[in-house]
Amino acid sequence: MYQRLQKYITERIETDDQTLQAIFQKFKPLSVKRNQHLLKEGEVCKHYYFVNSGCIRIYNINNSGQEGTRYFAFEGSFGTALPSLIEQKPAFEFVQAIEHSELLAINRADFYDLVANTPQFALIYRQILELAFITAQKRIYGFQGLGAIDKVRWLLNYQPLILSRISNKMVASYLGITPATLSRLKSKLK
Amino acid sequence: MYQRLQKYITERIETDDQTLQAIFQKFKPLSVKRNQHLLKEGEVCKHYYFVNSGCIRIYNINNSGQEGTRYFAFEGSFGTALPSLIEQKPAFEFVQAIEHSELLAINRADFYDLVANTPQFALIYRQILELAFITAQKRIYGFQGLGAIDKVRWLLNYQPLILSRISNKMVASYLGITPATLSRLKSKLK
DNA sequence: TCAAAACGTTGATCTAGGACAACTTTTAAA
DNA sequence: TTTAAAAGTTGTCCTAGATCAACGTTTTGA
Repeated sequence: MYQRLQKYITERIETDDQTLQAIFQKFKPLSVKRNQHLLKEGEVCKHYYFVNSGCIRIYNINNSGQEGTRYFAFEGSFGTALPSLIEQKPAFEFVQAIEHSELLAINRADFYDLVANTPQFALIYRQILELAFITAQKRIYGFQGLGAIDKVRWLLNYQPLILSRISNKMVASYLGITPATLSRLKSKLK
Repeated sequence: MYQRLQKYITERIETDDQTLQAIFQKFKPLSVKRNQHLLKEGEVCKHYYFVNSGCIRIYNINNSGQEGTRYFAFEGSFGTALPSLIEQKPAFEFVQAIEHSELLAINRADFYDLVANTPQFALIYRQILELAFITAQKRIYGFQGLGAIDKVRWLLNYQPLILSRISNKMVASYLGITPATLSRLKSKLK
Protein backbone atom coordinates (compact mmCIF):
# COMPACT_ATOMS: atom_id res chain seq x y z
CA MET A 1 0.00 0.00 0.00
CA TYR A 2 2.68 2.47 0.98
CA GLN A 3 5.68 1.18 -0.95
CA ARG A 4 5.53 3.86 -3.60
CA LEU A 5 5.13 6.63 -1.06
CA GLN A 6 7.98 5.17 0.96
CA LYS A 7 10.15 5.19 -2.13
CA TYR A 8 9.17 8.79 -2.85
CA ILE A 9 10.15 9.87 0.65
CA THR A 10 13.31 7.87 1.15
CA GLU A 11 14.64 8.95 -2.22
CA ARG A 12 14.38 12.53 -1.05
CA ILE A 13 15.24 12.65 2.63
CA GLU A 14 16.96 10.76 5.42
CA THR A 15 14.41 9.35 7.80
CA ASP A 16 13.64 6.53 10.22
CA ASP A 17 10.95 3.93 10.35
CA GLN A 18 8.99 5.54 13.14
CA THR A 19 8.71 8.82 11.29
CA LEU A 20 7.70 6.97 8.13
CA GLN A 21 4.94 5.15 9.95
CA ALA A 22 3.71 8.40 11.48
CA ILE A 23 3.53 9.85 7.98
CA PHE A 24 1.83 6.83 6.42
CA GLN A 25 -0.82 6.89 9.10
CA LYS A 26 -2.14 10.18 7.76
CA PHE A 27 -2.52 8.98 4.18
CA LYS A 28 -5.80 7.19 3.51
CA PRO A 29 -6.30 4.91 0.50
CA LEU A 30 -8.82 6.12 -2.02
CA SER A 31 -10.01 4.37 -5.13
CA VAL A 32 -11.41 6.50 -7.93
CA LYS A 33 -12.99 5.67 -11.25
CA ARG A 34 -11.96 6.93 -14.65
CA ASN A 35 -13.25 10.49 -15.22
CA GLN A 36 -14.27 10.91 -11.60
CA HIS A 37 -13.66 14.37 -10.21
CA LEU A 38 -11.82 14.84 -6.94
CA LEU A 39 -12.41 18.58 -6.99
CA LYS A 40 -14.46 20.94 -9.11
CA GLU A 41 -13.95 24.59 -9.85
CA GLY A 42 -15.32 26.74 -7.04
CA GLU A 43 -14.86 24.11 -4.34
CA VAL A 44 -12.23 24.53 -1.67
CA CYS A 45 -9.55 21.90 -1.90
CA LYS A 46 -9.14 19.79 1.24
CA HIS A 47 -6.70 17.06 0.27
CA TYR A 48 -3.32 16.39 -1.16
CA TYR A 49 -3.18 13.26 -3.30
CA PHE A 50 -0.39 10.82 -3.91
CA VAL A 51 -0.93 8.61 -6.97
CA ASN A 52 -0.25 4.93 -6.34
CA SER A 53 -1.55 3.89 -9.73
CA GLY A 54 -3.40 5.60 -12.53
CA CYS A 55 -3.29 9.27 -13.37
CA ILE A 56 -4.94 12.47 -12.28
CA ARG A 57 -4.96 15.71 -14.14
CA ILE A 58 -5.40 19.32 -13.07
CA TYR A 59 -7.21 21.50 -15.57
CA ASN A 60 -9.32 24.62 -15.83
CA ILE A 61 -12.00 25.92 -18.12
CA ASN A 62 -11.39 29.39 -19.47
CA ASN A 63 -13.77 32.20 -20.37
CA SER A 64 -14.31 30.80 -23.85
CA GLY A 65 -15.31 27.44 -22.40
CA GLN A 66 -12.15 25.62 -23.40
CA GLU A 67 -10.26 23.23 -21.17
CA GLY A 68 -6.63 23.96 -20.39
CA THR A 69 -4.70 21.15 -18.75
CA ARG A 70 -2.02 22.26 -16.31
CA TYR A 71 -0.55 19.07 -15.06
CA PHE A 72 -0.71 15.29 -15.24
CA ALA A 73 0.27 13.36 -12.10
CA PHE A 74 1.14 9.76 -12.90
CA GLU A 75 1.83 6.99 -10.38
CA GLY A 76 4.51 8.03 -7.92
CA SER A 77 3.62 11.74 -8.02
CA PHE A 78 1.75 14.16 -5.83
CA GLY A 79 -1.04 16.25 -7.25
CA THR A 80 -3.75 18.60 -6.07
CA ALA A 81 -5.21 22.05 -6.66
CA LEU A 82 -2.33 23.59 -4.78
CA PRO A 83 -3.37 27.26 -4.78
CA SER A 84 -6.76 26.38 -3.36
CA LEU A 85 -5.28 23.97 -0.82
CA ILE A 86 -2.79 26.58 0.36
CA GLU A 87 -5.11 29.56 0.49
CA GLN A 88 -8.33 27.68 1.25
CA LYS A 89 -10.11 29.69 -1.40
CA PRO A 90 -12.39 28.37 -4.15
CA ALA A 91 -10.35 26.57 -6.77
CA PHE A 92 -10.03 27.85 -10.32
CA GLU A 93 -9.26 24.34 -11.43
CA PHE A 94 -10.63 20.83 -11.59
CA VAL A 95 -8.87 17.72 -10.30
CA GLN A 96 -9.90 14.58 -12.10
CA ALA A 97 -8.81 10.96 -12.37
CA ILE A 98 -8.42 10.17 -16.06
CA GLU A 99 -7.80 6.48 -15.48
CA HIS A 100 -9.03 4.19 -12.76
CA SER A 101 -6.65 5.24 -9.98
CA GLU A 102 -5.55 4.17 -6.55
CA LEU A 103 -4.66 7.21 -4.50
CA LEU A 104 -3.44 8.06 -1.05
CA ALA A 105 -5.16 11.14 0.30
CA ILE A 106 -4.04 13.30 3.19
CA ASN A 107 -6.29 16.04 4.44
CA ARG A 108 -5.06 19.58 4.79
CA ALA A 109 -4.96 19.70 8.58
CA ASP A 110 -2.92 16.51 8.82
CA PHE A 111 -0.67 17.68 6.03
CA TYR A 112 0.18 20.96 7.70
CA ASP A 113 0.53 19.23 11.06
CA LEU A 114 3.18 17.03 9.53
CA VAL A 115 4.86 20.06 7.97
CA ALA A 116 4.85 21.89 11.30
CA ASN A 117 5.88 19.03 13.54
CA THR A 118 7.97 16.68 11.44
CA PRO A 119 11.08 18.44 10.15
CA GLN A 120 11.70 15.74 7.55
CA PHE A 121 8.23 16.24 6.16
CA ALA A 122 8.71 20.00 6.13
CA LEU A 123 11.71 19.33 3.91
CA ILE A 124 9.62 17.13 1.63
CA TYR A 125 7.05 19.88 1.31
CA ARG A 126 9.76 22.42 0.54
CA GLN A 127 11.01 20.17 -2.22
CA ILE A 128 7.50 19.70 -3.55
CA LEU A 129 6.98 23.45 -3.69
CA GLU A 130 10.35 24.13 -5.27
CA LEU A 131 9.81 21.44 -7.85
CA ALA A 132 6.25 22.51 -8.59
CA PHE A 133 7.45 26.03 -9.22
CA ILE A 134 10.39 25.01 -11.36
CA THR A 135 8.34 22.53 -13.38
CA ALA A 136 5.63 25.06 -14.07
CA GLN A 137 8.17 27.70 -15.07
CA LYS A 138 10.01 25.37 -17.41
CA ARG A 139 6.91 24.18 -19.13
CA ILE A 140 5.35 27.56 -19.55
CA TYR A 141 8.38 29.57 -20.53
CA GLY A 142 9.76 26.70 -22.55
CA PHE A 143 6.58 26.96 -24.62
CA GLN A 144 6.38 30.70 -25.06
CA GLY A 145 7.37 31.86 -28.50
CA LEU A 146 7.18 28.32 -29.84
CA GLY A 147 4.96 27.46 -32.76
CA ALA A 148 2.52 24.58 -32.36
CA ILE A 149 4.78 22.05 -34.01
CA ASP A 150 7.68 22.88 -31.72
CA LYS A 151 5.46 22.40 -28.70
CA VAL A 152 4.73 18.89 -29.90
CA ARG A 153 8.44 18.29 -30.44
CA TRP A 154 9.11 19.61 -26.94
CA LEU A 155 6.64 17.11 -25.54
CA LEU A 156 8.26 14.30 -27.49
CA ASN A 157 11.60 15.22 -25.96
CA TYR A 158 10.66 15.98 -22.39
CA GLN A 159 7.41 14.20 -21.60
CA PRO A 160 6.93 11.37 -24.11
CA LEU A 161 4.83 9.49 -21.55
CA ILE A 162 2.11 12.09 -21.99
CA LEU A 163 1.92 11.55 -25.73
CA SER A 164 1.76 7.79 -25.39
CA ARG A 165 -0.72 7.57 -22.54
CA ILE A 166 -3.06 10.55 -22.77
CA SER A 167 -5.83 11.17 -25.28
CA ASN A 168 -5.11 13.63 -28.06
CA LYS A 169 -7.83 15.85 -26.80
CA MET A 170 -6.15 16.26 -23.43
CA VAL A 171 -2.69 16.52 -24.90
CA ALA A 172 -3.96 19.33 -27.11
CA SER A 173 -5.42 21.12 -24.10
CA TYR A 174 -2.07 20.70 -22.35
CA LEU A 175 -0.27 22.29 -25.29
CA GLY A 176 -2.82 25.02 -25.77
CA ILE A 177 -3.75 24.00 -29.30
CA THR A 178 -6.83 22.40 -30.79
CA PRO A 179 -7.16 18.64 -31.28
CA ALA A 180 -7.47 19.28 -35.02
CA THR A 181 -4.14 21.08 -35.12
CA LEU A 182 -2.47 18.38 -33.02
CA SER A 183 -3.78 15.72 -35.34
CA ARG A 184 -2.35 17.47 -38.38
CA LEU A 185 1.01 18.04 -36.71
CA LYS A 186 1.37 14.46 -35.57
CA SER A 187 0.94 13.20 -39.11
CA LYS A 188 3.44 15.79 -40.27
CA LEU A 189 6.01 14.58 -37.74
CA LYS A 190 5.77 10.94 -38.72
CA MET B 1 18.19 50.44 5.50
CA TYR B 2 16.23 47.47 6.78
CA GLN B 3 12.84 49.04 7.49
CA ARG B 4 11.17 47.64 4.41
CA LEU B 5 12.56 44.17 4.99
CA GLN B 6 11.51 44.35 8.62
CA LYS B 7 8.01 45.26 7.52
CA TYR B 8 7.97 42.39 5.04
CA ILE B 9 8.97 39.91 7.73
CA THR B 10 6.87 41.14 10.63
CA GLU B 11 3.80 41.29 8.44
CA ARG B 12 4.22 37.61 7.77
CA ILE B 13 5.54 35.95 10.91
CA GLU B 14 5.87 36.39 14.65
CA THR B 15 9.46 37.07 15.57
CA ASP B 16 11.76 38.78 18.03
CA ASP B 17 14.37 41.46 17.67
CA GLN B 18 17.33 39.16 18.02
CA THR B 19 16.15 36.91 15.21
CA LEU B 20 15.47 39.94 13.05
CA GLN B 21 18.97 41.25 13.58
CA ALA B 22 20.44 37.85 12.76
CA ILE B 23 18.49 37.90 9.52
CA PHE B 24 19.39 41.48 8.60
CA GLN B 25 23.05 40.71 9.10
CA LYS B 26 23.00 38.40 6.11
CA PHE B 27 21.47 40.92 3.73
CA LYS B 28 24.06 43.24 2.13
CA PRO B 29 23.08 46.57 0.54
CA LEU B 30 23.62 46.75 -3.19
CA SER B 31 23.09 49.71 -5.45
CA VAL B 32 22.44 49.05 -9.12
CA LYS B 33 22.03 51.30 -12.12
CA ARG B 34 19.18 51.31 -14.55
CA ASN B 35 19.50 48.48 -17.07
CA GLN B 36 22.28 46.81 -15.12
CA HIS B 37 22.12 43.02 -15.12
CA LEU B 38 22.32 41.09 -11.88
CA LEU B 39 22.35 37.78 -13.70
CA LYS B 40 22.58 36.70 -17.32
CA GLU B 41 21.30 33.58 -19.00
CA GLY B 42 23.71 30.71 -18.53
CA GLU B 43 25.14 32.00 -15.26
CA VAL B 44 24.38 30.25 -12.00
CA CYS B 45 22.36 32.41 -9.66
CA LYS B 46 24.02 33.05 -6.30
CA HIS B 47 21.79 35.63 -4.62
CA TYR B 48 18.30 36.37 -3.54
CA TYR B 49 17.40 40.05 -3.83
CA PHE B 50 15.04 42.16 -1.80
CA VAL B 51 14.07 45.42 -3.48
CA ASN B 52 14.30 48.45 -1.20
CA SER B 53 13.62 50.88 -4.01
CA GLY B 54 13.42 50.67 -7.76
CA CYS B 55 12.43 47.60 -9.75
CA ILE B 56 14.01 44.47 -11.10
CA ARG B 57 12.60 42.24 -13.78
CA ILE B 58 13.11 38.59 -14.64
CA TYR B 59 12.97 37.81 -18.33
CA ASN B 60 14.20 35.34 -20.89
CA ILE B 61 15.00 35.37 -24.56
CA ASN B 62 13.34 32.65 -26.59
CA ASN B 63 14.47 30.74 -29.66
CA SER B 64 13.19 33.44 -31.97
CA GLY B 65 15.22 36.07 -30.12
CA GLN B 66 12.27 37.72 -28.43
CA GLU B 67 12.20 38.80 -24.81
CA GLY B 68 9.55 37.37 -22.53
CA THR B 69 9.19 39.05 -19.16
CA ARG B 70 8.17 36.76 -16.32
CA TYR B 71 8.04 38.99 -13.33
CA PHE B 72 8.54 42.53 -12.08
CA ALA B 73 9.69 42.94 -8.47
CA PHE B 74 8.96 46.43 -7.17
CA GLU B 75 10.11 47.88 -3.84
CA GLY B 76 9.13 45.63 -0.97
CA SER B 77 9.36 42.41 -2.97
CA PHE B 78 11.82 39.59 -3.34
CA GLY B 79 13.09 38.58 -6.74
CA THR B 80 15.69 36.32 -8.29
CA ALA B 81 16.14 33.57 -10.86
CA LEU B 82 14.62 31.08 -8.48
CA PRO B 83 15.01 27.86 -10.49
CA SER B 84 18.72 28.53 -10.96
CA LEU B 85 19.18 29.55 -7.34
CA ILE B 86 17.46 26.39 -6.12
CA GLU B 87 19.08 23.92 -8.46
CA GLN B 88 22.38 25.75 -8.94
CA LYS B 89 22.17 25.18 -12.64
CA PRO B 90 22.70 27.73 -15.42
CA ALA B 91 19.79 30.13 -15.53
CA PHE B 92 17.41 30.30 -18.47
CA GLU B 93 16.59 33.85 -17.50
CA PHE B 94 18.06 37.30 -17.00
CA VAL B 95 17.70 39.40 -13.86
CA GLN B 96 17.95 43.10 -14.53
CA ALA B 97 17.33 46.37 -12.71
CA ILE B 98 15.08 48.47 -14.91
CA GLU B 99 15.32 51.54 -12.69
CA HIS B 100 18.11 52.72 -10.47
CA SER B 101 17.54 50.39 -7.52
CA GLU B 102 18.64 49.90 -3.96
CA LEU B 103 18.67 46.21 -3.15
CA LEU B 104 19.48 43.93 -0.27
CA ALA B 105 21.27 40.81 -1.42
CA ILE B 106 21.67 37.57 0.47
CA ASN B 107 23.88 34.86 -0.92
CA ARG B 108 22.63 31.35 -1.37
CA ALA B 109 24.62 29.74 1.43
CA ASP B 110 23.45 32.30 3.98
CA PHE B 111 19.91 32.05 2.71
CA TYR B 112 19.73 28.29 3.12
CA ASP B 113 21.52 28.52 6.46
CA LEU B 114 18.75 30.78 7.66
CA VAL B 115 16.14 28.43 6.24
CA ALA B 116 17.76 25.45 7.98
CA ASN B 117 18.48 27.07 11.33
CA THR B 118 15.87 29.77 11.83
CA PRO B 119 12.39 28.28 11.91
CA GLN B 120 10.79 31.69 11.39
CA PHE B 121 12.83 32.19 8.26
CA ALA B 122 11.94 28.72 7.03
CA LEU B 123 8.35 29.83 7.32
CA ILE B 124 9.08 32.99 5.33
CA TYR B 125 10.67 30.91 2.62
CA ARG B 126 7.72 28.56 2.56
CA GLN B 127 5.44 31.53 2.09
CA ILE B 128 7.67 32.92 -0.66
CA LEU B 129 7.55 29.61 -2.50
CA GLU B 130 3.82 29.20 -2.07
CA LEU B 131 3.17 32.73 -3.23
CA ALA B 132 5.58 32.47 -6.15
CA PHE B 133 3.80 29.35 -7.33
CA ILE B 134 0.33 30.77 -6.89
CA THR B 135 1.22 34.07 -8.55
CA ALA B 136 2.76 32.35 -11.54
CA GLN B 137 -0.23 30.04 -11.90
CA LYS B 138 -2.73 32.85 -11.72
CA ARG B 139 -0.98 34.99 -14.24
CA ILE B 140 -0.34 32.24 -16.71
CA TYR B 141 -3.64 30.44 -16.53
CA GLY B 142 -5.50 33.68 -16.17
CA PHE B 143 -4.06 34.62 -19.55
CA GLN B 144 -4.60 31.40 -21.44
CA GLY B 145 -7.44 31.55 -23.89
CA LEU B 146 -7.59 35.34 -23.61
CA GLY B 147 -7.23 37.54 -26.66
CA ALA B 148 -4.66 40.30 -26.58
CA ILE B 149 -7.14 42.99 -25.56
CA ASP B 150 -8.36 40.97 -22.60
CA LYS B 151 -4.81 40.50 -21.41
CA VAL B 152 -4.45 44.27 -21.33
CA ARG B 153 -7.72 44.56 -19.43
CA TRP B 154 -6.52 41.91 -17.01
CA LEU B 155 -3.42 43.96 -16.37
CA LEU B 156 -5.49 47.09 -15.82
CA ASN B 157 -7.51 45.23 -13.20
CA TYR B 158 -4.87 43.27 -11.37
CA GLN B 159 -1.53 45.00 -11.89
CA PRO B 160 -2.16 48.60 -12.90
CA LEU B 161 1.21 49.58 -11.43
CA ILE B 162 2.90 47.73 -14.26
CA LEU B 163 1.07 49.70 -16.92
CA SER B 164 1.84 53.01 -15.27
CA ARG B 165 5.47 52.42 -14.45
CA ILE B 166 6.92 50.10 -17.07
CA SER B 167 7.76 50.88 -20.71
CA ASN B 168 5.34 49.64 -23.32
CA LYS B 169 8.02 47.45 -24.77
CA MET B 170 8.44 45.55 -21.50
CA VAL B 171 4.71 45.44 -20.79
CA ALA B 172 4.22 43.90 -24.21
CA SER B 173 6.88 41.29 -23.49
CA TYR B 174 5.11 40.55 -20.20
CA LEU B 175 1.82 40.01 -22.00
CA GLY B 176 3.35 38.02 -24.82
CA ILE B 177 2.30 40.44 -27.55
CA THR B 178 4.22 42.89 -29.72
CA PRO B 179 4.64 46.56 -28.78
CA ALA B 180 2.77 47.47 -31.97
CA THR B 181 -0.24 45.43 -30.91
CA LEU B 182 -0.15 46.85 -27.37
CA SER B 183 -0.04 50.37 -28.76
CA ARG B 184 -3.11 49.75 -30.92
CA LEU B 185 -5.01 48.15 -28.06
CA LYS B 186 -4.27 50.93 -25.62
CA SER B 187 -5.71 53.53 -27.98
CA LYS B 188 -8.72 51.28 -28.48
CA LEU B 189 -9.33 51.08 -24.72
CA LYS B 190 -9.27 54.85 -24.16
C1' DT C 1 22.52 71.14 -24.78
C1' DC C 2 22.30 68.42 -28.48
C1' DA C 3 22.75 64.43 -31.54
C1' DA C 4 21.95 59.55 -31.80
C1' DA C 5 19.52 55.94 -30.39
C1' DA C 6 15.69 53.90 -28.41
C1' DC C 7 10.86 53.94 -28.10
C1' DG C 8 6.06 54.60 -29.60
C1' DT C 9 2.54 54.95 -33.16
C1' DT C 10 0.20 53.83 -37.30
C1' DG C 11 -0.58 51.74 -41.80
C1' DA C 12 -0.27 47.81 -45.10
C1' DT C 13 0.41 43.04 -45.59
C1' DC C 14 0.80 38.12 -44.31
C1' DT C 15 0.21 33.70 -41.94
C1' DA C 16 -0.31 30.19 -38.20
C1' DG C 17 -3.61 28.13 -36.35
C1' DG C 18 -8.58 28.48 -34.94
C1' DA C 19 -13.53 27.56 -36.32
C1' DC C 20 -16.65 24.88 -38.47
C1' DA C 21 -18.17 20.87 -40.75
C1' DA C 22 -18.33 16.11 -42.59
C1' DC C 23 -16.85 11.84 -42.00
C1' DT C 24 -14.43 7.67 -39.85
C1' DT C 25 -12.81 5.21 -35.90
C1' DT C 26 -12.74 4.10 -31.19
C1' DT C 27 -14.80 3.62 -26.77
C1' DA C 28 -17.93 2.27 -23.35
C1' DA C 29 -22.46 1.35 -21.40
C1' DA C 30 -26.47 -1.38 -21.40
C1' DT D 1 -22.83 -7.62 -28.76
C1' DT D 2 -24.74 -3.73 -30.14
C1' DT D 3 -25.09 1.04 -30.73
C1' DA D 4 -24.80 5.70 -29.17
C1' DA D 5 -21.54 8.85 -27.90
C1' DA D 6 -17.02 10.47 -27.85
C1' DA D 7 -12.69 11.06 -30.08
C1' DG D 8 -9.88 11.52 -34.10
C1' DT D 9 -9.05 13.04 -38.92
C1' DT D 10 -9.18 16.02 -42.81
C1' DG D 11 -10.89 19.71 -45.71
C1' DT D 12 -12.15 24.72 -46.36
C1' DC D 13 -12.26 29.15 -44.80
C1' DC D 14 -11.21 33.04 -41.76
C1' DT D 15 -9.23 36.12 -38.33
C1' DA D 16 -6.15 37.86 -34.59
C1' DG D 17 -2.13 39.35 -34.27
C1' DA D 18 2.71 39.15 -36.22
C1' DT D 19 5.81 41.35 -39.39
C1' DC D 20 7.71 45.04 -41.89
C1' DA D 21 8.18 49.70 -42.67
C1' DA D 22 7.87 54.73 -42.18
C1' DC D 23 7.73 58.36 -39.28
C1' DG D 24 7.22 61.23 -34.97
C1' DT D 25 8.69 61.59 -30.09
C1' DT D 26 11.23 60.78 -26.06
C1' DT D 27 15.38 59.55 -23.69
C1' DT D 28 20.12 59.65 -22.65
C1' DG D 29 24.86 60.20 -22.39
C1' DA D 30 28.81 62.88 -24.09
